[in-house]
Amino acid sequence: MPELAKAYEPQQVEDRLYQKWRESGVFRANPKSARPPYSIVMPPPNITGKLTLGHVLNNTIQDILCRKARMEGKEVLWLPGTDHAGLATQTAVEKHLRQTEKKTRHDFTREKFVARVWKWKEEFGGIITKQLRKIGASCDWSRERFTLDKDYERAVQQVFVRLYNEGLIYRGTRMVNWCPGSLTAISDEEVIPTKQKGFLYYVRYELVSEGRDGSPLPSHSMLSDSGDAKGLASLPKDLTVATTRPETIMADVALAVKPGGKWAHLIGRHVWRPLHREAIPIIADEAVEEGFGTGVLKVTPAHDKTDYEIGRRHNLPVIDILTPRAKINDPGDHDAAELHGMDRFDARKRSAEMLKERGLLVKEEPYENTVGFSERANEAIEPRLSLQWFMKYPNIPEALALLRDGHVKFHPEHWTKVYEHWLENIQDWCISRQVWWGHRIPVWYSVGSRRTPGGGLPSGSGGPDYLLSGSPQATGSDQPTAARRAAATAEISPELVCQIESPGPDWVQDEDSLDTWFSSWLWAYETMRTEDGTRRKFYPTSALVTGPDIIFLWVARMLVAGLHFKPNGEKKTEAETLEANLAFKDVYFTGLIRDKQGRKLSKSLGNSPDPLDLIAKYGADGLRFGLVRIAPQGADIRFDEKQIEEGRNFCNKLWNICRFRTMHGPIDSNAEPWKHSRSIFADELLKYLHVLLEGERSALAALNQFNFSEAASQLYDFVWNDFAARFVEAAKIDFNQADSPTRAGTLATFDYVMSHVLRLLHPFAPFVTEELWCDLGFGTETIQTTLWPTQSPRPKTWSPRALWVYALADMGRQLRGEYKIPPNKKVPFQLRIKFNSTWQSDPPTENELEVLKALLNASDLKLTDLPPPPIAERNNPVPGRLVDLGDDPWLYTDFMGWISMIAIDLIDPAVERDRLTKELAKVEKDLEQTRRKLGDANMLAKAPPAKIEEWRLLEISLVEKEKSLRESLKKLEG
RNA sequence: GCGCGGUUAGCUCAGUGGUAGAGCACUACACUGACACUGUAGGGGUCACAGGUUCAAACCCUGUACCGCGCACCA
Repeated sequence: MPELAKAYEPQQVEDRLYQKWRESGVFRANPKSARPPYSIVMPPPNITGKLTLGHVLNNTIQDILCRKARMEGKEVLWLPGTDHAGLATQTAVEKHLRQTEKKTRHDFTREKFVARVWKWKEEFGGIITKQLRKIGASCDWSRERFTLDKDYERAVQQVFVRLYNEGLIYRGTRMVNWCPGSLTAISDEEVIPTKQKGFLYYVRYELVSEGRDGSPLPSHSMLSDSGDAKGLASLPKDLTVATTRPETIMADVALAVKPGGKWAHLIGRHVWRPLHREAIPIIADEAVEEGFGTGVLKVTPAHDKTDYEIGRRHNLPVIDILTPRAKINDPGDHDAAELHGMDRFDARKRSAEMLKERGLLVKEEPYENTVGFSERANEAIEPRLSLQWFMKYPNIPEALALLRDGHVKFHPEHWTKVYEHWLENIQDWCISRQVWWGHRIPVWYSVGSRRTPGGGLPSGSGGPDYLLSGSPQATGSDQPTAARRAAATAEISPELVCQIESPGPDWVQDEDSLDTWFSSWLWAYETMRTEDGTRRKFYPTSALVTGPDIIFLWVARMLVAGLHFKPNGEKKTEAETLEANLAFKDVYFTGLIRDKQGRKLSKSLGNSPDPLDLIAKYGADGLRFGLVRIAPQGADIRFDEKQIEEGRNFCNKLWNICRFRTMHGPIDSNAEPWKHSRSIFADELLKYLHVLLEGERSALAALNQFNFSEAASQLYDFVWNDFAARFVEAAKIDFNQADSPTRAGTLATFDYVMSHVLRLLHPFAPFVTEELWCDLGFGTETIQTTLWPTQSPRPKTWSPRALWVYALADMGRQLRGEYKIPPNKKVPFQLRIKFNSTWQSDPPTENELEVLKALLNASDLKLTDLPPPPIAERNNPVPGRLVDLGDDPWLYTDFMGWISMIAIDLIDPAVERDRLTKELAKVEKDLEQTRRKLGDANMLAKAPPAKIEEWRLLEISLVEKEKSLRESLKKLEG
């Protein structure tokens, strides 16, 4: 047997073992296998990504599931891959090009740029998958996929065509979330609501004096306004509107008030728009809430979603005054012309100033509201009217039923509500992106009818030149307002066909690409090939492990995709079809990892430790185990490096237990402790192993219920306390005595339990367990092909005597502590056997006494005469109870009768008195509390009898303890 | 505004009706033959707050506060 190093050194082990595993092919899934399938698709990290702690946690959990399944005899497919991450990657590559070549993507043609991204991908894109190997991820790398693989791309386009033909995908001009930074639309789910401090501006809109015919006077007559207002004195001269966005005033087309509200009498009249002065009507709309601001809402259909709806309801024009880059676009000769060309935020300040100058700003007050931000560019989103592609979600009722009927389970369960809420309020999905890197939309326009940039279309997808120009939109350049309105509301329906291949030379493909998630939502099955039977074998997948932040973006959509596209086809019955096409059966949501202060880990904060550094420092197993042990189910994790250190320490503990074992002869890999006579300590450990594996609250049950931290904690406690601290210490007696009758049993127990522990820990800490498994000689190849332990019998002869010994040792050590006797000083102990105990009739064995002696570090351990029967026995108010009670409760309540220090000369009487007094005070307090309870007639009448018995017995033992303490004190004084 | 989590020792978290638990950190002691990535012992908590139910509440109910996360058209 090889001599084990003094400490576990992960660096010596990890790469070698990972190499070994890959070469052995254990990670490879065989679709032809007869074993039951188990499959997980890895949430594909972005190719731009670097490994974060979040990835480590996520993939460790997947690895735990996969390794366990492998040991359970299943055919496991863990399918890895990466995501092309459209905009994110495009942004990253552009940044790279800017830094290295001082170029933007517009210095290239689209084709050239995309080629550069591919090149970049070859160079830097695989980093994260290499890093995953460092943590021991047991994926089938031979099946690694990429969301832009040729066949995957084709599948995505097929899906688009299919949905288009089903009428579920359509093109239209809608309000979308526009990112002025990256110049593309994004979906509702990608908008991050962010609290913003700003101002609420109260702006005065003057009422237009009505002419005789009820029509507003022309705007240039403003100077004579007040004169015409005579006779209308009862009416206000103006309406005040509260707004956070004064820069959009020029796009106002109406004011809205609540129907039947306090301003109802003004409905139908007009006001002067205070910037770019024009008369606009006052309308009534239910969307207005009188409680907010002044109860008057300015209606700006081009720049607000609600306003757009109001505008539609009232047939109002749309005036768009922002360029794609969110600069003011309102050229021409008018009173706010100076704002033209300004950035929206500068324009906000300036427009407020202009209003102030004109006496139209009533007040401004600080205000905090929520503004949507884009994830990638970190820019405030502009609601923008734009021609885009949308998808109507199919199978929503069925998707809702999946969770309700238990076909799919979320862990923790409470995420179900979030899922349901989203599905119940779902809106069409904006799937087109004005991004070059990604899946092209399989739609072709005949050359004559393609969307033309200058055509007056308020679209963001007009093509690169248009987007970049930053010049005012054609919609309004030099034209009068009426023309702007007409242009903005126009819909164009160009001649188009939806198919993958080009219909011919006169056709051009749609410029847009698809939302990255439109490819990800097929990940659960499109990654699996059909030709070799992979999909038939491994789809539906068994589990999905991901963060709750993408529950809509990804999880829900994959379920919908499974329902709609039925990748495994129709089966005989509807129920079977459903089962065969679920994307996954269990979803485990990991928590978010935060730093000590509770902040999210992020690059910009610099609070994100590099997992590779942690691996170098603590080993992959230490990192994995440390992280999993503290990751409570579904809750966020506060990361502290200390916890990883604990993981490392634990691995070292395990290592040293094995190292200790190797010092006492060869391992028996098929050890059967049942065949040998065993010490009570061996049986004690076997009992705990049994408990660890069976029952509702066992580690195994926890693991099966996705409660990884609980399972890890239980294993940790078992190894450290039950195995190392107790059993190993006790085993030393046997190991050091070649002729001990229980020696063989102890060795067998050691080997048997160790083989279980290594297997149980292997999913959590694969490297150290594999290394030990092979070094110790449990197996030659890999621990992953061994059997997963599911049970271990409870020893038939088990008795609590081992517990007593351990408890006695604890007590003796306490005495040492209390008397301030150094742990290395050997002192004589005296053990007194309690009257009526098992040990009286069945005295401790040689081995038991030796163990106790060792644990106490006693120079001598003597059994002494029995003390007189305890007081409780004489005045027992519940006759007969004491005997039923068994023995061990006495152990805990009255240890002074059991063990005492014999070397009186070591004891300082002052210390002793102090100790006894303190103890007495505590006992008296407990006694008082117990007696109060027992004196409560209500309690006696209503509490369950068993509980009352418990209190009574507690009282008896406390009385006895009190008496004994008093006697000791008296003796000390006398 | 609505919904979902959370609030227990300095820290990270267990604990779901019967006198508060673990690990870490801290303090003291010990480099004893597996392990100092160790061992032994110790100090440390009105279980966020207020009501209610109950013989009995950290636990069940109601409300409040604070933290986190979703959702929502509050300009």
